[in-house]
Amino acid sequence: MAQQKRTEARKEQILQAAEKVFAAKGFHQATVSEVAKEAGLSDATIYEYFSTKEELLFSIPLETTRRGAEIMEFHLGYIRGAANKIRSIIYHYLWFYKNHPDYASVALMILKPNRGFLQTEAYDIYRKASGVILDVVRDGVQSGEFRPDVDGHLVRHTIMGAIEHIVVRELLHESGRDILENVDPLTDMVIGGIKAENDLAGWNIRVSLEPPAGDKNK
Amino acid sequence: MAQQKRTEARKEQILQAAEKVFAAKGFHQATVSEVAKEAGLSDATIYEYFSTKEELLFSIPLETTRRGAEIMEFHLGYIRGAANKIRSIIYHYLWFYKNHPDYASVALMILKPNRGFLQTEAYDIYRKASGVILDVVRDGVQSGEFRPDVDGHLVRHTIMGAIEHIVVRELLHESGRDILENVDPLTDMVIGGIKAENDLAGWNIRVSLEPPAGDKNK
Amino acid sequence: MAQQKRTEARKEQILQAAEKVFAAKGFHQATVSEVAKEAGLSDATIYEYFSTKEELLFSIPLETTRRGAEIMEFHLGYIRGAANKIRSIIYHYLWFYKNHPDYASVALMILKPNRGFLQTEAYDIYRKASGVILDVVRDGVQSGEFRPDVDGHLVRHTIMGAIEHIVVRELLHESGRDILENVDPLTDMVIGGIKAENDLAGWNIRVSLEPPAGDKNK
Amino acid sequence: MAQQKRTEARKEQILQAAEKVFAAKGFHQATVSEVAKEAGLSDATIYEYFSTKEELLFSIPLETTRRGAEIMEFHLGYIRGAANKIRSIIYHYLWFYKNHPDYASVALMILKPNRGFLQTEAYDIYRKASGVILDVVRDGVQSGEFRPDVDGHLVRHTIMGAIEHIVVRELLHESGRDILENVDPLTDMVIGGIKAENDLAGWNIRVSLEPPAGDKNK
DNA sequence: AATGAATGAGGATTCATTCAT
DNA sequence: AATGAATGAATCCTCATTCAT
Repeated sequence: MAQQKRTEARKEQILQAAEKVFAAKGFHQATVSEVAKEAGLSDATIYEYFSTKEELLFSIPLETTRRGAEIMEFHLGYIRGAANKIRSIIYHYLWFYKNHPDYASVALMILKPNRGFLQTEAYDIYRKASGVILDVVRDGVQSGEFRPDVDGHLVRHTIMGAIEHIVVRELLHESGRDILENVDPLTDMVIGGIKAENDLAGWNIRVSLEPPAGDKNK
Repeated sequence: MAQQKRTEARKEQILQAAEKVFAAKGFHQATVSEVAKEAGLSDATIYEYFSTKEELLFSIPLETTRRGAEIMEFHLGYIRGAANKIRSIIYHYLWFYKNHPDYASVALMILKPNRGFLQTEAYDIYRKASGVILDVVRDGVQSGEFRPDVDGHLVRHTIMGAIEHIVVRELLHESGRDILENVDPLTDMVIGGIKAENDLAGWNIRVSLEPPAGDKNK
Repeated sequence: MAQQKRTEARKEQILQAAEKVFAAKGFHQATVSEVAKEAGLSDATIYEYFSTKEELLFSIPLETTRRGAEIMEFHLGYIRGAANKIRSIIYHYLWFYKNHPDYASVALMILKPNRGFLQTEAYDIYRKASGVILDVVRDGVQSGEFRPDVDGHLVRHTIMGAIEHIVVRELLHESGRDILENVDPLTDMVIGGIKAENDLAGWNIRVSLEPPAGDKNK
Repeated sequence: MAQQKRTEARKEQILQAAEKVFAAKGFHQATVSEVAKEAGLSDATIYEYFSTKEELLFSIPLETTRRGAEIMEFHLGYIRGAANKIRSIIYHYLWFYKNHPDYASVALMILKPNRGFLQTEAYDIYRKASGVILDVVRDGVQSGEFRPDVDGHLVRHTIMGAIEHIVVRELLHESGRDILENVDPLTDMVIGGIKAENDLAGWNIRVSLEPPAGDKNK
């Protein structure tokens, strides 16, 4: 029991070190020795807890991803309306990546392009988490908040793609801009692209237009 | 002159091989020997044309990216209207990645997460090409087609992010779906998110509504 | 005293495990961990009883060899005649190796080709045991049973060499044959090779031969 | 063609070095670096010619064994009579091992106890070479030179066992004795153990004995 | 222009062994 | 007496790269 805890703590310690080192140098450029040094342990000790450098890599996102997913779900429970939930999701990811830059580096720049990652439990969690978007879109469509022909998968691609693009760009360029500034514009754009035009579908509409009095560009 | 041509041809031959091999195995997993074998040359010959493995990698996208950018620009010249241009850009990228899967693999899964790539000429071309989106958005805003507060950079992030997300997913999962099916939905979503609510700003609008003949649930 | 016994028992337990593991995998291929697991103990405990892996190895044959030598000597006491004793020795070794295959593996395939083994107490016992052959040959020569020019060391080489060759072959090939079948043929061959042709040495011999009545080829 | 030769020469060079180093330190104690140094090459070059340390080991005896077998067969062609051939075989092995002590070390102390060696081409050659004993015994039995019940396999075990025992002992103890001194005694013992008691079966024999004049031992 | 041959540099991994508890 | 945890030391092997021909 105490053993259990100790082992977990040590694993966590190693994972932290690995996350940091991998984020800074990339997976292949980083050496197990560097991770060990960062963790204040010997090389061999790393192998007591992870049988392989790759296993170490794949273990990094597990806990963090799980925790992130929990947080998001927790917050979503408080929020009404599909559009609001979309905003919350966007906010969550940008906020989370912003506050876990090493995790972001590892996840987006090392793991995502790694085929082996697909067979990973962490990938499952990631999928499930971003799958929330599918649910929200479905609900939004059902409630009439969104257009009936909206494709949830495409929405997911768009949101996650935009977020990840933004985050990766920031990681690489370190512009110093606050990526959270993108939350509202991105939300607006996405919602604008999928919301039902009005509630009047099916009504006949007659519109009469009259020219404005003078110049009235805004 | 003939020398020149010969050299270029050989370089091209090597780059094709490298693109194929790197796409299949990843950069670090692939060896120079494998590239040489694929090209039907000896290892040493590779180094006659490229001074390091990394230079070889960074040289892969150059020509292809340039060509792709040219094609896109060429087509855009024929197209009127910011929204239409957006669609054309989306179409172009998806079509291009679809038809150059090895290039897509290398570009999206190897080069993009590689810090060194940023200092590359190919990256410049890529930036310039996707920069067209900025111009189109600016024009669209000016013409009133898009909302005045639209952020071109965000639009670029969103479009490129969505496209790359879609392409990467297909590369990794090989679902067999035609990624071009996403062109219109994505276009609609993006345009929906940024277009001016109407072109009638400043006009007075009077609307009369009548219930439809039959069913009128929303 | 009880302590003493307990310690001895534990040592024996470890040695049994080591013999089994080393026999199965070879000395270098086997790890201390495997021995520990086989013994149901932890790695560290092994080192409470044996200070190095090699000491563990060299300790394996001690008891068994001693016991084997005792048994042989015991039986030899009951046997009359050098030739009979030779047979008894051959029988003993083949029987002993047959019934202790792990010991045979360790002794013949690991220890014998190991230079360090020569400095070992177990090696002393082994030498002394097989040294009995020297005594028997000497006695046989003295009694006239064997030719006066017989070299005891060569007889020992031959007997032990033949036995070990037979045993190793069986260990490696696992033919399933009963190696004890070799006892009599081997004895006959060896005895045939060293026994005095007759007791008439020194007499002049005149021999007159007459062809047999009928067939006389060969 | 010249390439071929060069490659072969280099392989031979490496094998010589490996034989020497392995003989001196044993297989596991020896490192590839040591072999490389002994060969005057770099570690990596070793791997250009042998893909694995073990392959290197198993390649050592190939040529030498083949050559040894050829020599033996060549000489046997000149020799008449099964007994004489037996002597020739014994002489050959002892002579060969005496003059190739490193080969002897590797063959008898490293390869023989190595299970993997059994799957080796060199082992095949070894088996075939020592298989000559079977043929000779068969011929000797047919010609009446040997007893009809002689078991060729046992003879082989005995001869090879004795030889290897003698050689190993000399390798380990370096007594400085000439192992070739064992040729005749060993031959006599073996032949004495298997030869037909006389060629006179069927003849009538009359023997008259007279006491010797002085000392006339044979 | 092309390459066979050689290698330096490095890196993941293993395992016997130690020691505080 | 027993062991969980930690590690130092070592070694095989890979591969990008060089260079004489």
